[in-house]
Amino acid sequence: MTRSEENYLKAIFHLGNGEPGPITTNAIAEQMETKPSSVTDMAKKLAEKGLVHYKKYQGISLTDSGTRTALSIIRKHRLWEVFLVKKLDFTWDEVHEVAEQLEHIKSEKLIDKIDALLDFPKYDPHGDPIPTKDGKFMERDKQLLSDMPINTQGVCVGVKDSSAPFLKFLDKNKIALGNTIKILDKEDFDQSLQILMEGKELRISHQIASNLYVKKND
Amino acid sequence: MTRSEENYLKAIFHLGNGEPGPITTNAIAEQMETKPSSVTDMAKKLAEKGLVHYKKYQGISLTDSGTRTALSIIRKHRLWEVFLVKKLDFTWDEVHEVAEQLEHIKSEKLIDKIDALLDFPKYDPHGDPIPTKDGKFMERDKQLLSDMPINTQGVCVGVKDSSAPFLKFLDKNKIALGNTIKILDKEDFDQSLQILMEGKELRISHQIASNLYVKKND
DNA sequence: ACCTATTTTTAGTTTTGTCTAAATTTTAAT
DNA sequence: ATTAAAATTTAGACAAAACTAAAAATAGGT
Ligand SMILES: [Mn+2]
Ligand SMILES: [Mn+2]
Ligand SMILES: [Mn+2]
Ligand SMILES: [Mn+2]
Repeated sequence: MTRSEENYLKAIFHLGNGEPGPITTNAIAEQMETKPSSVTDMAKKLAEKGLVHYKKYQGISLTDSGTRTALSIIRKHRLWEVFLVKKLDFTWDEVHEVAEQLEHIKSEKLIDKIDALLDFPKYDPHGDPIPTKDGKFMERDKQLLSDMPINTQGVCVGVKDSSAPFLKFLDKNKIALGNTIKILDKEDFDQSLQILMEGKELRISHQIASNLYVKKND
Repeated sequence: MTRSEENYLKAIFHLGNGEPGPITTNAIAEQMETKPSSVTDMAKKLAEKGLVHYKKYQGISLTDSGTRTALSIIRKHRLWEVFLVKKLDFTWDEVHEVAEQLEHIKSEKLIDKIDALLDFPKYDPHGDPIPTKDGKFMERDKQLLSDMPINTQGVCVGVKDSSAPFLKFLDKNKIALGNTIKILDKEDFDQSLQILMEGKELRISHQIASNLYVKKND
């Protein structure tokens, strides 16, 4: 399995997660920042290896084997992210780039030991679930802050956009995962929110609210 | 800097360490388990980038820039080896293969944090010195066990051959770095040694003695 | 000095992963 | 049903890193 193949599988998984049915060539090309013709080439190679289903003009989807492989890469990516934050004091906006490299290290023992060292974490620094060794993947019960009605209370559990600029913005505004949150008011005009976070009142734009995941209190 | 370029620089450094003057094409090819013609191709590319001195038929040697780069790869390799042993309970015969991959991860911050986490170790699990961030490299005062006269005492500080089979053999015979050692007798016939290690007497073949480094007690 | 064995380089190919430009298929609108 | 636009695939090219086979240079022995 080459690094490039692994990156394609991961991209296809992420694009397919949620959406059923096959993924388009163009979507993969955009995600991978490459050209559609390159995607077609790779689709053939991955199909040859039994990792994707591919019929000309019909889009691409992962086989069971492809899904397993993608999950193992994602598992490694997210475990390394946790490692960087918990053990090496990286901030959550710094880890992704390095994890993109570390996820391709080939050593079953290495990642299992990292997993144990971290005490088998369930979520990465961005709130994304870490697949188990055998590919079990549990998505947390969560919803976008922007989709929640007034007066609901909950806890921040994840980000949809995990780009460095967004994460740094959250840091600057003291918005962190684990924070308690209550929606006080919604502004009809710009859909901005008045919220109570960890006891402090603040106003949040729709742009932000639609990229923050919250778990409702039961 | 590609992975392949980094591996060539490392190989050239190791071959040149000790020997002065340029390294031959064939020596590099053998070290890298590749063909001499491939080495010639790479020599041109590295010379182009100012990393090696190369004149046709005259051999190859590292420039200052090439040496710095090689040392930074070696630093990463050895720090990762220490990490694997100290933090993840790898054995010293397992770490090299994984470190060969980890040494190519590109993140200055990552390796500095690993260095700090390990409390700035000076030597790797095989007794090899870890270059400092600024490329300082101190070889320890040591000599091969096979070169030491009868009755000298010392401490095991390194291995010359760090292949897995040799290391496993040492484990099996309870020979570890840090162990005290005293040479009791040398057999003229096969140059085997009778030694006292950590209080226990044992016999060691020349083959073994010529791959174990010892620091003489002062 | 000459010849030969060895070393090294060159020339031409291969594989992987990418690209551009052109051709083809699908889709969506009239 | 036609046709235009968009998506996708094909064909041909390229760069990196390797290889084989052949040519060239060097080194050693007489
Ligand atoms: Mn990430
Ligand atoms: Mn993440
Ligand atoms: Mn090593
Ligand atoms: Mn080592």
